[in-house]
Amino acid sequence: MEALPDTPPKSGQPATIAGVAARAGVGLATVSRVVNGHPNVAGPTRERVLAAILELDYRPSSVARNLSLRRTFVIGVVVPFFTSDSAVERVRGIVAGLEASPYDLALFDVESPDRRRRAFDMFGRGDRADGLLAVSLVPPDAELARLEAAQIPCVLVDAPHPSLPCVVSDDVAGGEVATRYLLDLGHRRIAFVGDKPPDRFRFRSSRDRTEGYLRALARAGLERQPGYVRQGTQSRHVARSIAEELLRLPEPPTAIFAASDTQALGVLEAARDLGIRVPDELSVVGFDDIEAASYVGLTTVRQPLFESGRRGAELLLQALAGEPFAVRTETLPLELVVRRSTGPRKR
Amino acid sequence: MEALPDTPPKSGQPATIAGVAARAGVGLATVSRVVNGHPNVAGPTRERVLAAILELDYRPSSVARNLSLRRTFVIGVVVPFFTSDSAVERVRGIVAGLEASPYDLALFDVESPDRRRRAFDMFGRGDRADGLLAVSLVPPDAELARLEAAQIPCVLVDAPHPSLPCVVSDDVAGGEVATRYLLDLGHRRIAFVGDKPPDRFRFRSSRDRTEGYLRALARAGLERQPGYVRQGTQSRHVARSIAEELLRLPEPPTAIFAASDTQALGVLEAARDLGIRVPDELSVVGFDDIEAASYVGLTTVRQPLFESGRRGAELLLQALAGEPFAVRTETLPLELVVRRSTGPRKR
DNA sequence: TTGAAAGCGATACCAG
DNA sequence: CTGGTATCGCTTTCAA
Repeated sequence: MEALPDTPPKSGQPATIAGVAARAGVGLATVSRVVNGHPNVAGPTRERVLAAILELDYRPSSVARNLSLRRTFVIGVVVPFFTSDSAVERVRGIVAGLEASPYDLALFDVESPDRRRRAFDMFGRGDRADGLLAVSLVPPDAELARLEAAQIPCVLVDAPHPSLPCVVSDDVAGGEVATRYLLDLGHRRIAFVGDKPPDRFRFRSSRDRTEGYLRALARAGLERQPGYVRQGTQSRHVARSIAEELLRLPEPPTAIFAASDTQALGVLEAARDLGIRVPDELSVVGFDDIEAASYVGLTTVRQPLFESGRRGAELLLQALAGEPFAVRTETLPLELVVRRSTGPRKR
Repeated sequence: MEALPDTPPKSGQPATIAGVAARAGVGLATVSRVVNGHPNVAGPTRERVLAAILELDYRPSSVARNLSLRRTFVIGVVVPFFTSDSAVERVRGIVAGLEASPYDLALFDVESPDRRRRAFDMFGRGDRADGLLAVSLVPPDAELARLEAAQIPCVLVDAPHPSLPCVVSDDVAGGEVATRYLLDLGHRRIAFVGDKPPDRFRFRSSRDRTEGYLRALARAGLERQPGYVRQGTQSRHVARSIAEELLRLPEPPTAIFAASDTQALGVLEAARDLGIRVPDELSVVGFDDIEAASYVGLTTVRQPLFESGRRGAELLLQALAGEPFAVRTETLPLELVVRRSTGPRKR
């Protein structure tokens, strides 16, 4: 194979299809055919065009191409990216899922409702991306209507929606499993540390986990103890101070279930600060199974974060390939991973 | 302010500038002027156009706009994204730096030389992005030449280059500081756990930190001990097994300096597995100060990861704004953060 | 202040 | 097989 020149032959503006055509002494259309691998081009002609392309270091303008084709070959990913480690892991999965495809990825970080609006606004035109992947947030119907009008397929990861394909895990069940495990260990005073209530479009998962927690308690015939359900942000530090309050209660919990591993780390930290031994005096369960969890020996509910992203990408790719768009919710399995942060109630 | 309709009025294709013009009974150019806020449009005319825009739920096609303007308003970020936590943190900084700008961000993940080539290839055309930010890797000259020809400004974060603006930290100095600290604590048998040698384009930092380590030893008049400098991948697990070997040596080190916090965590884990107490029997120093470091009490060399990204974005934005492109290397400060993983040599 | 028309750089249909 | 040419949707002279 011929090596590309180390440096573009001419400076100045990049070569266009017209330049190549002129150079090769053929028409525009022929160059286009060669570039796109169409069959109907005579051998020698093709050779000449190829040579011209090489000499001019020509590469097609993707913008022009997009305008003409009405496709962009990019997939937009809208995600509250910097809020949590789990989002990063999901994006990793998405990248992996897109790896072998011709699609590139445009990341759009969404931290506020305003940013979210902007995101769907820009993708809603249909000329920014061919498809959309929304992570951990559900687009408002007004924005969905626009996507639909623009014929942009959209799949949700870690968020539910009745009329879109979704990849989720059963957070309610996860919360219940974690809590029941604690109950089985003999714990009765079990507290919960989660996120603030969702602001209409995201972080529904924490709420669902709370529900699972409450359900498990109810099934065990336990009353919900006032003051045992606390809410803060995703940050470790906030979770830590919440946990400190909890542990200083006249009747402190003997176990704490946190809605995420990040928050569980904050709980562990609080325990350490207060000289409370884990798991002897306090059991802690997290959620997600992020990297740090295995390191510190945190018992947690593992969620296939990476896989959720990969699968979401896969579904979108199928839709883009024209396969029937199955509007259904796929629920990925959860798994309780028992490590060193939990043990039987001792007092 | 008039509320946007909840749902686009007509289904079918999105409105174009021609549609708006027709609807408002004006020429294309006038609509364009209104959209772009040009001054020379009569009040009533503007009103009519605005009304038409609202009714049709018109929004300009960015592709067409790009083609015409020859700008994309996107900034490409090329980064070995999923290799390390530190890369994520840098990207966070970049996003923050771009927040207030009109630029969007296209992320391109690069894990292999091949992917890297593809990345620079696609951005090299100049129609994908207006500017480029490369993190932790230095683009080969052939690719740089193309960027230059296409007039795409490029700034490097965490990578050095003589002819590009760069934001780096002094890894050699950092390695030296860490090692000297260990020496000052009385340690003499100090091992190093780092990355494999860089593959010509990235991960230079680990090598530089090694150099700092060796320099500190040399300045202290210590011989480099064979078998004390080990290399693996960025992963915690690999670092752990390397550390285990080290600690099983007939003459094991009393301190280990790891080229990253992730690797340092692996070292701590190895110590724990072998029942070696930290810091009493083994001191450990990392590099980066990632989130988990403070959690586990790891002594480390803090690097302003977030800030490096933010600053890189700032420099690029300046270049894009036409300000003189200062080709110089900015070195961000490092800081030794002492926590619980280090202590005086006891034996 | 406004409109007509010429690009921007491809694709693809339609003749030849 | 191959070459014109219309088209994609917008910006921007250039005249009116």
